[in-house]
Amino acid sequence: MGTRARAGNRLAAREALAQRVRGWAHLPFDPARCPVRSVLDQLGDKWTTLVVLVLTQGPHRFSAVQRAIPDISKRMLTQALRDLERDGLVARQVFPTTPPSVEYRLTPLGESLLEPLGALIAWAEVHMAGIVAARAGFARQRTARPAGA
Amino acid sequence: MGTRARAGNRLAAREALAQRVRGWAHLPFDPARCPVRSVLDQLGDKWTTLVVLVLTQGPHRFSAVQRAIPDISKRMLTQALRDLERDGLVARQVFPTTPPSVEYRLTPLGESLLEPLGALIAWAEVHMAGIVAARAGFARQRTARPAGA
DNA sequence: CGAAAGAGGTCTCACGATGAGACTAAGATG
DNA sequence: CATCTTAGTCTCATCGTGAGACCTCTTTCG
Repeated sequence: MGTRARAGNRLAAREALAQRVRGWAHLPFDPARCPVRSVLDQLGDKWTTLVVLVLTQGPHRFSAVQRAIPDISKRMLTQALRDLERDGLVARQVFPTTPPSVEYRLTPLGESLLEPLGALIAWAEVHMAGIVAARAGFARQRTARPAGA
Repeated sequence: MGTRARAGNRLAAREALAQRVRGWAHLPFDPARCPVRSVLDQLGDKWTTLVVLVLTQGPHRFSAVQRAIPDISKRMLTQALRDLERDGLVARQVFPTTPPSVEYRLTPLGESLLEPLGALIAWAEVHMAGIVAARAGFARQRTARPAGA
């Protein structure tokens, strides 16, 4: 695929999104029923996505996930896993050993999320430098301004 | 592109993500410095993404954005716009009229986000039905269980 | 025998973020 | 002179979040 074709794809993707958004205008505005909000709220849960990323590495037990994300509390981890289970993205399997052990793994639905999620993460890594630069510039503006004008 | 090739791409995308995650293992675990968290926290802000979606429709004034997202408060809208501006995704232009008017538009960086964001939204719309079904099943399980066992 | 550990949670409490809504400036309009 | 406009900011009550104690059951160690 040449540069020209790729640029075309990018434009097409943008226009497709814009049209999609335009299509929503007809719908009654009901935040609770909006799939996009549903999904983004979930991913924005600060932890859910991290958990999904850990599970890309294969099934994990509760404590293994916690080790992989040191700064999550048990409470939040439980909740993130429950939410993912509720939405059918993660499967929970209990082994009746003592002490009991529980294994979490991505379902096919959960795995299907990896594709768009990967795109987003790739974007984040590529553009991180630009964002950091923008932040620095913004901070400079803000600190320089108050005295002036 | 045939079905087979597309399936291959999907697998490749998943494996690529898994490898990317594996690569992070070497890094010192520093949540504050993680681009992925940075970006996802931002998008998960509940409002930021919605604002970006509104701006796909072209430049908007403050109040126009608010009309497009009725259930956002001024405070939160201001914050979302400021964050986006800070990160260089949105440009803010003030017209010194009275009363003043301010226009917000996506920057090229902001537009570059539309591609992966579009992928995520497409995923959300496609799989929403599955998620709703999973939720219903989960609720049934939970309500049925307490009496039993 | 008693103590501690280890898994997977739940519960409580304090704190920070969030939303509602009043308030501001500065001019145009009735 | 009162009122309307836009784009915010400010305060306060509420809500969600995170930290960490506590729980159950059994095995293992001293």
